[in-house]
Amino acid sequence: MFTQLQRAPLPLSHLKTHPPKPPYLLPRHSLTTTPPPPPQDTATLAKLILNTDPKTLTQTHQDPQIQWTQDLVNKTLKLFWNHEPKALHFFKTLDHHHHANFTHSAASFDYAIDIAARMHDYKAVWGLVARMCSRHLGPSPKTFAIIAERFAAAGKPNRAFKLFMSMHEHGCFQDLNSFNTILDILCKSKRVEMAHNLFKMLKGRFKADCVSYNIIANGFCLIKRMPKALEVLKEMVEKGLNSSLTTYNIMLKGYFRASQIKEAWKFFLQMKKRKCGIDVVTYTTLVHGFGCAGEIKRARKVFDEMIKEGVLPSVVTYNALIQVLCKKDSVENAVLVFEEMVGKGYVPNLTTYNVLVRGLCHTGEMDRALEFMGRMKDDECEPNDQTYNIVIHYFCDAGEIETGLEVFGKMGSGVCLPNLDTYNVLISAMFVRRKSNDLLVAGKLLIEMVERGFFPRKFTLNQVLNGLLLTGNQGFAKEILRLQSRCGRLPRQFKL
DNA sequence: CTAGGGTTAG
Repeated sequence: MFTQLQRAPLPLSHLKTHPPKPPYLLPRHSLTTTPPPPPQDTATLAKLILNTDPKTLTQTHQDPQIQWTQDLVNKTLKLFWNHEPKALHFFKTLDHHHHANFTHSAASFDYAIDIAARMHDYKAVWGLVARMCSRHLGPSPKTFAIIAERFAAAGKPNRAFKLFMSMHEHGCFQDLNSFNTILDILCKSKRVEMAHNLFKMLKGRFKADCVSYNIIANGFCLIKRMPKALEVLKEMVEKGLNSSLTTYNIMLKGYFRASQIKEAWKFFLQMKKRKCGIDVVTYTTLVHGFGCAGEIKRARKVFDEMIKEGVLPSVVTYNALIQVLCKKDSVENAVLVFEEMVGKGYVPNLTTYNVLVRGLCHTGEMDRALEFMGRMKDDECEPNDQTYNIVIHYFCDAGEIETGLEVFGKMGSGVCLPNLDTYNVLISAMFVRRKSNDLLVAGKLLIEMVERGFFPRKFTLNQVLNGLLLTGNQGFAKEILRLQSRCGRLPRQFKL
């Protein structure tokens, strides 16, 4: 079952180097003869669109100051990831009123389709697919993967499957790749039995390869059914297909997930014995697996061993170690490892910072959390909504509501916008001090979130309402009541 | 986006 595998030595891609991009990777406008437009400030743009009435958004699009490029449109769509109605409206108006020199890219269409599918607005999804088709931009297999994934996530795996079976009607033929993709989508949404049945039914037609088998085995690992995973792999070998290092790494991770630590270690020793070319993924799995099981010493031992064996840790390996140190050891040690990785020339990424910031917040070291948050820009990774939510959450928990609000204020002006969680965390924090002014703030936040297309839970709404009535803010409460009638009607009232 | 390693707040 074990085969000899050779891995190329790790390139130095983890080191702090920013090589110049080849010309074909630069944004389109830099290749044209016209001078490049002034750099667009996405944050300013976001504010503009957020605060613009949908009816006058057209004027924003036609503003000669803004040079729309496909890159800028994608960035803006990304920024509005949590503001689905705004994002779609932005996409559509720009599409209707486009200048002769601008059309959406296939990637933007895929993005818009993803957003519409996330809202369960399937009418919009198919409208976009049709428009994409008429522009000869797709739909591509990727487009179908996106829609299928949203179906699966919405608890409609059958529709995901049917979509796959009808792809050819949209000019996109099924092949082994798309077959593997649909299997993976079903497995990742924990519909492993269904994926397995589909696999058994169609493996002959699509000539299932070792990737297909790996996907199904991984699916059984995800639901902690290791015997089933082994069974699938046994069949693969019987079919004459070779298992690869990926196969073994899948199984190794599966044992840890199923809390079978002893079996995981035994399996790893087997891998070593059979010389199947243990790599950085194998070691990262071990570090994370042992760490999560509370075996910090063994996690560190593995980490030291990999370096001795000539396998360089990656940023992901460091992230795994830092995370488990935060959870099961001490934040102090996690910070030491962080400084060590930086000293070696690694560039921490968003996950590194989020893990560490969370760890620091958790032990109440808010100042240091903020300090690390400030360091993020130096490594070209801006804090994202998760980073902000963590910090805001812990400030509020610690009773430092003002600081929480202050951090929230920074969020709106940056390249990351508050999401539903942000509002929920802040609004619930407005009730702990029993100050009447806090309730006014809660009311304001509630109105703002609804204006931005988020839907407060009934509980939140009633909580704010009652609070305002009890503190004698009848007028404000009335305003909220008007909102309530709008919210009650239907979840996405900004339908386009 | 054809498969394996890191984030989601107790």
